[in-house]
Amino acid sequence: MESSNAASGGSTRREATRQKLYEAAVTLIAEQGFSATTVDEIAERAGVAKGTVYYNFASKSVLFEELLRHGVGLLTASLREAAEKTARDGGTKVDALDAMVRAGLVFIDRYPSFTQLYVAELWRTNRTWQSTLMVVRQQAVAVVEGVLREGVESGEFSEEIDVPLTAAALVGMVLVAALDWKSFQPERSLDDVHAALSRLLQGRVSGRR
Amino acid sequence: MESSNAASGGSTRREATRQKLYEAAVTLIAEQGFSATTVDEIAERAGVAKGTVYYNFASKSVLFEELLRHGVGLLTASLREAAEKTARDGGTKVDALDAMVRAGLVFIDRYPSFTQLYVAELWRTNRTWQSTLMVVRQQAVAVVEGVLREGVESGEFSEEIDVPLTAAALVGMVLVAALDWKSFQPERSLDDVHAALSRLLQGRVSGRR
DNA sequence: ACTTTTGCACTGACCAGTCAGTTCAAAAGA
DNA sequence: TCTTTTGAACTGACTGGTCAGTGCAAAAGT
Repeated sequence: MESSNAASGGSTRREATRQKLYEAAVTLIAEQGFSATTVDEIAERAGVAKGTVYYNFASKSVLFEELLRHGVGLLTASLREAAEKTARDGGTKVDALDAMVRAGLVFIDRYPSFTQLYVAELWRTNRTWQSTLMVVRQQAVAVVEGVLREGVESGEFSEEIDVPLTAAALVGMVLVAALDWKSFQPERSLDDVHAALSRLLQGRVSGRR
Repeated sequence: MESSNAASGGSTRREATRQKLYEAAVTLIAEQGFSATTVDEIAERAGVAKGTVYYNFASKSVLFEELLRHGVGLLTASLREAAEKTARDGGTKVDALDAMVRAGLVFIDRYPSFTQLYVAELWRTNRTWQSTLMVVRQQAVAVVEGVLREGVESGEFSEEIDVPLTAAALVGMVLVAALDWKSFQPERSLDDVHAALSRLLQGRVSGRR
């Protein structure tokens, strides 16, 4: 095949179809789960024929795996950029963490379905796409771990913090707060949610005022 | 007839069968998801015939819903007890939160599959058991919110904290950290994990030493 | 004592429907 | 011309749910 699909974008007809299929699949799978979502549904939602799905993807699972890679790629890039920008601007590591919290919220705000689907699948075992999921998870968490480690090295963070566990806890904090926000209080603003999480992140919960 | 159905617990044959079905279903659904898990599998794992499943539960969904209620009931009781004990012992609200974090970890340590399954389903929409899930979620989160609110009233916590959102974030912190622990570093001790989360909870991340 | 009845709990073969994946000739793009 | 999409028919495996029947222990009958 090797279609003339150049570097970045993806402007071929095929790429557009794949994008439509991603979008259809992501919402359906987020709502119903992978197994409960049929290929017929995905095709219908995307406005293409079933045969097209199989022309573009080897199987339902492969479509899903590529969707995962695609989505987490976006998130990771966004987190990395937030951290780097803070560094360039001479911010502290706490500032970097805070910027990443915001980047995470922005991502979830834009792609709530993807987030939902990702969380639902992440801790499952014995699934064919398990390895894909692991790789992709590590990419995202590594960005947070990196900032924490740098903070420890520079003395900004205590040497006693447990980097991987703290990173997981921070990710969880943002993830669950954001999903709750989207699910149960969708009218609230991103800034509002961000402010609440910042407070928690900086330990400004205890103590009056 | 009036079967000699004893008083409290569940010593009848039926209750024992239901328990076996819960246990079989919880691990299978945690691993594979609801739709990907067949009733035949559940029956086989529980060591009963398929018909028995339908003798005890109206449908696969009903089995799942009752399982959810059962599990979250255990969690809620445990959280409440942790908070109350701290209060009796004259601890602060931060102590109560910390005790609840531990209670959460103990629960997840004991029932990792249930936790997994719960997280995977919580933010889905358009599912038949959605309402059950909401009720059950509220029960658990309410305990955390209660402690936060009391802390605000007593002046221990800032009046500016966003109670529902902070509660969600705290739950997320524990949930994700614990699932990561169980999935990727199962050899670590509960105390170890608890210590790391305590540090984060009390804002002792920043600052050396 | 011992026979019969009752009905709960359970069984497992069976059925009707569903779904992933295939095939392919023809149409639409580019 | 060469690539991509269409759309409908088809297959074969699998699944939720059903149901007539079994086993058995306690209750009733004698």
